[in-house]
Amino acid sequence: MTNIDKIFDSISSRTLFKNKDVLQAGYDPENIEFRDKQTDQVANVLAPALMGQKTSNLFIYGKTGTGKTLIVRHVEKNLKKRAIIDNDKLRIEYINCKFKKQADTEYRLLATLIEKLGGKIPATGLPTDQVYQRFLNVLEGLDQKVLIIVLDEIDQIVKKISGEFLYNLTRINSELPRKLVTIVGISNDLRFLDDIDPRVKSSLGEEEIVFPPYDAIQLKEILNKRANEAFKDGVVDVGAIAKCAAFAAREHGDARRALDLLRVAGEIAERLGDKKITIKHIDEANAQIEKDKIISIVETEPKQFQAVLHAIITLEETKDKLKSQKNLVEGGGSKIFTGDVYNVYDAICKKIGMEVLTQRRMGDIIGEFDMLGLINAKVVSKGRYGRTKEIRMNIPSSILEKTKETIKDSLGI
DNA sequence: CACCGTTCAGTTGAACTAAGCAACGGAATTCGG
DNA sequence: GAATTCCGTTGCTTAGTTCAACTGAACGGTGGA
Repeated sequence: MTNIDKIFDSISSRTLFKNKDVLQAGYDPENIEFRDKQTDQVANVLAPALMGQKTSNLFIYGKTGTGKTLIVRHVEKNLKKRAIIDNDKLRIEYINCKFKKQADTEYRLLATLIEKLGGKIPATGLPTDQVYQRFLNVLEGLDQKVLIIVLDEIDQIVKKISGEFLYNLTRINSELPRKLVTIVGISNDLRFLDDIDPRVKSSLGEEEIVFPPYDAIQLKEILNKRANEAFKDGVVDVGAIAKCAAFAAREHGDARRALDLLRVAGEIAERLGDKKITIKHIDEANAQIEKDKIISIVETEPKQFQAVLHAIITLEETKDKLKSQKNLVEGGGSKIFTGDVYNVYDAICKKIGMEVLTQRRMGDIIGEFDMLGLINAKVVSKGRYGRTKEIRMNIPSSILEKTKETIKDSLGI
């Protein structure tokens, strides 16, 4: 018997999972714990759609992993089920604004919307108001009378482009008397509606639902339940679940993270050939997830962005070196400023024969990294020595090396 | 010492440019009769 | 002569550039105690 056969043979006996899907991101459980009230609220608001009636626009707040998306999709699924029985009057489309190419301008948002509704739209070349017009046409041609548009992570686009387009969106109803369009906005940012046009605010936020974070006890219960379904009996250590919950509770009660943690821990334990999932695996999973997240962000970023990040990392490293060499007592150490980053970035670009962007543009890129949470950039005034952005690395040092490698590979240094 | 104008090094907003694309309309080509 | 293809023009988006106004506290000079 070959080695490979052995591996294949042992796979079934070795696996710890009973049903891994339960821990996967898209999984929709039968009943959702601790969210009955919110589920009812969402369902209540959207229910008139089944009768072909106008529903209020809905706005949902809550930190990541508090079940917003899950609940909306859950209600959506049930609505759809009913809608088919009741003669198909209803259509729901879900768009996650986080994905760059899907919706980072008004044009693209409308374009993806049109495509989802079965229309065709070129990637560029049309004026936005014409795209809007087409969107209305597609809408007009739709069989269903009621359309619910779910915009997940809506704060992301509004931050990028003004909230103007939301206003247009909320006005669709007056332009298409024969259709009923409802916007459901989902936002992680609790203060999001504060700095938005009051007109939009009032029409978009006709109904508001807040999702509070889960506390550690709730998380534990959720985890227990899912773990029972996902793993074979007695595989998960009691301490492991507690640890998982504790980790996630620290991250403002992020249940999705807790479930990810559990799943990855299971995968790690499986790979190591361990029979049980213990605290040790959870720790490892935590590091792994963090790493994967950052690496995948870095990988998908354009080359110019990578070069800038590389410059920042390089500076961070030399800064550390200086600090340990001199063995200075004062805390904080030397800071990284925009000008320094630009110099290093410039050198990198020239070295690999890449176009050098202007400092203006690089400033924006730094701003985007800040948004992504990879770095922390703060505008500080250094008095007579001008003002600049003070940049701090937000990537854990354990992952820094790997991140750098990734960028180097991608840039071909 | 307190006060105040100066100054620096970017920040930030707006206008602008180049590259890529779509739509439109007229010119050129094709084609069947 | 009609249909089809081709081509140039216009006008759009997007990413990035250029220009210029703006910023805010430390510096350093001044005057007053």
